[in-house]
Amino acid sequence: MKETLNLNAQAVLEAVHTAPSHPTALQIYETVKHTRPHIGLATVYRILHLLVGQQYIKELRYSDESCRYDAKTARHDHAVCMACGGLFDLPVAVDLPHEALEHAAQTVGMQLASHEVRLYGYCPSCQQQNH
Amino acid sequence: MKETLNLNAQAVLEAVHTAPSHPTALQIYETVKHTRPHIGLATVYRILHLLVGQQYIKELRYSDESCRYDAKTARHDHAVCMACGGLFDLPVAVDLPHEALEHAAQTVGMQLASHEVRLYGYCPSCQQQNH
DNA sequence: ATGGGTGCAAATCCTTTGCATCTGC
DNA sequence: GCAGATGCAAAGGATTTGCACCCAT
Repeated sequence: MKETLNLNAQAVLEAVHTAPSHPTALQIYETVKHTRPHIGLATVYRILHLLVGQQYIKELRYSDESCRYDAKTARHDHAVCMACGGLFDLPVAVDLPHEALEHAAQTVGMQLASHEVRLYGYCPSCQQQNH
Repeated sequence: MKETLNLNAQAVLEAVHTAPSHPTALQIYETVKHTRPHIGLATVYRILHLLVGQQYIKELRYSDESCRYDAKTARHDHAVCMACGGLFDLPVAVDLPHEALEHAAQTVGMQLASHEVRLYGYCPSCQQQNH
């Protein structure tokens, strides 16, 4: 299914994997330029779409900022800070009975493929600031 | 807490409420122009932010399209069609034990305020097309 | 020589902002 | 007359596209 990636694509994929959290296209571009100085931002975008299409990575969208990318393709949940907008991976899945999901999906006739839980609240550093 | 809304703001709020699903700013603008022909798109955006800030409505972001608005401010869950990108409100909340949420929130030190479940799958009409 | 991949710049889309004007008080 | 709201047009930021070029086949 997955085809071989050329050098640019490998560099982009590695940048997503090594990024501290969920990088934007621009951050990825800056990182990739270290190893591939000639690469253009448009190419980074083209490769990101390719990688998403082939399920190497996932695309994330939240708050009003730009699109972010996630190297963790396995199903997992997120927490969003309502103060700083930060997005955090939850290390453990929220325990959710499968029947409850199926039941909810059936109410709108949806054929269920996956799901995600998003927690909203205040992250540790934002809690301190407003103590 | 909530202040009185002027005529433009009332028209925008009503447009969000009467829209079939989750309208974009542009769709709201088109609707509002029927009753307030002089209104500008910038004003619609300004009012939408105001209404979000005062919790009259909620802002939604998903897929790669533009921002959408939701008249339903009470907590509820959504289903996203992976084929057509459609977003559907779930009429019933996904049954999720509160302890599970709190536990998940604690793993990242987050002070929990709210949450949302997102189901991903295929909506009825998209199921038919790919039968 | 051919085709896919690429860099660059221009274009596009959504959203925000600057500013002069208008409105109600 | 003032403060806040507004319309318009221009600016801004993220992403996409057009196109000529380059490289490996």
